Amino acid sequence: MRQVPVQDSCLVERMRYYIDIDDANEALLRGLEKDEVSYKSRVKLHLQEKNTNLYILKTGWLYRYTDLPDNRRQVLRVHFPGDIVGLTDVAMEETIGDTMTASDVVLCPFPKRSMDVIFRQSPRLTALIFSLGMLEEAILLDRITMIGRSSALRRVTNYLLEIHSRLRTHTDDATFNSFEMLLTQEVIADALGLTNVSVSNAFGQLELDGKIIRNRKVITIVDPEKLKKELDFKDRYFRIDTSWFPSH
Amino acid sequence: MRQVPVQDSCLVERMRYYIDIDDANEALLRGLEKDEVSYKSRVKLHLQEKNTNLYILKTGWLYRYTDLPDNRRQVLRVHFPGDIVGLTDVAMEETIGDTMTASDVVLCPFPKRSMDVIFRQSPRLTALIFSLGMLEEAILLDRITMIGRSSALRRVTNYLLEIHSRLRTHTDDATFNSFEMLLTQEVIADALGLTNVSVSNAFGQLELDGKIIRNRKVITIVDPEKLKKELDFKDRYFRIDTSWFPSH
DNA sequence: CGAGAAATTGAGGCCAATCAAGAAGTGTGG
DNA sequence: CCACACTTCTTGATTGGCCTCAATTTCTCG
Repeated sequence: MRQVPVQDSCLVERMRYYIDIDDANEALLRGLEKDEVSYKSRVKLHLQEKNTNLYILKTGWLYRYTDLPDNRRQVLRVHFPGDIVGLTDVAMEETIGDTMTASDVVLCPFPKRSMDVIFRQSPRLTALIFSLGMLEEAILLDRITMIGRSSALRRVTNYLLEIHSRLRTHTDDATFNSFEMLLTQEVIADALGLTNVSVSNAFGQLELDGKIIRNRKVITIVDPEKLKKELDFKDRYFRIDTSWFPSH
Repeated sequence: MRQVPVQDSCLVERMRYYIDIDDANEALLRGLEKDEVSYKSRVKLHLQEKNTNLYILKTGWLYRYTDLPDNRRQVLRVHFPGDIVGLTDVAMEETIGDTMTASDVVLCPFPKRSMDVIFRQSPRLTALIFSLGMLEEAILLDRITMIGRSSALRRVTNYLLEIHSRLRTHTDDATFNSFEMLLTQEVIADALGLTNVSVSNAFGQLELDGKIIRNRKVITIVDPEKLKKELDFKDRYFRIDTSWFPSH
């Protein structure tokens, strides 16, 4: 993964993936991202307690989860670099779950109130942020289908494809098919409504079938396109409909 | 359920539940809702094929779903009167699933492109629509938790509470605790990743335990607040954080 | 190198799926 | 208003996949 110069905006980069951004809008976005906070791997973040901030995830992975009464846990969503963390919470008075880092991360906080600046000054950015929110929703819808109606093996396979697909919007390499898996099998299990045992078995099966190759934390999907066809996996995450966007 | 005069806007009514709306914004919203289309119960809607429209659900219930390869089905979300149908699809070039009516319904279509008019003219409505989208997302997050980590009985109970909670935003009666269930047990099953058999058993159990009373299609939750406490049900759907909203 | 975390492997049990048959409810046409 | 067909719901017996519990191995990182 290539090193991003400090003065580069992760958010701008992510958004340019989808639309053109003029100078005024770029300035607007850069204004959001001026602070930076770093955290170690596998720590709980208490940032959201007052729910007044949003965060842009600059580097690393993190996930949101809720603890359940019976000592279980449900992982709600995983975030990758360039994601806006906490969009859902904008609408709510309380946040929807706790946050934990899956690796060392760098976050850029900005106040919820900044959203209204964007809403007032740039219909175009508004449309994009709105669409990114809807895209996250589409991811959830797919996960519901995954969890509701598939075997453990299918859930895990689908999830790998989801991660593969989402990471691809952060790289220029169209042919990339391996990535470092920063989630433990237990986190994956908690995301898919399984146990670590089932996840381990599924990985073993996938390897046995020659669908993936594992080397330490690095997972290589042997033939992503073929696998997507087999599972009828809809690759929705790399493209949005910008045809209706306001021009500035 | 009280009869709404024809000239009333279902969307305006729904939005006034959350925020004040001035005359200019009301006119903006009413402009969206001028057409009306009616459909019979239990028919598939082919409206979304070109994915150029959004719809406001004026009366009745409908649901979105996807068919799976192995002849199963996953219900993704259910919509009640006042809901905006297809918000998620705004971001996508293709829609995320098919639509079926659960009862006779009346829909008000308006083109996707109208969204940009709102985005340009009213930051305040933009913030609200954005928040309503995020609210729908919160519903999905809760459903993921429901499906991922609960027994059949808990899933069904939680789902009844969700419906109860969501319907409450459409009525003035703070004490209402019964509603006509317009979904078949098979639809509920497909929403929760269960079979109709499990759903039937769960309903039977709930009745036996005195948690609900059934009379034809009408379900009465004996003590909603108590049940919510028991299940640690977070009632998120009746309130949003409007503190950061632009004033017009 | 050593301690703790993560992953693997195996045995046994349970919940919900599946299959199936019958009852109850719903809607339609005569 | 009733008869009939069809859908929906209920109930029971059997099966299977995933969970639970537990022991061991492998990995990670100070």
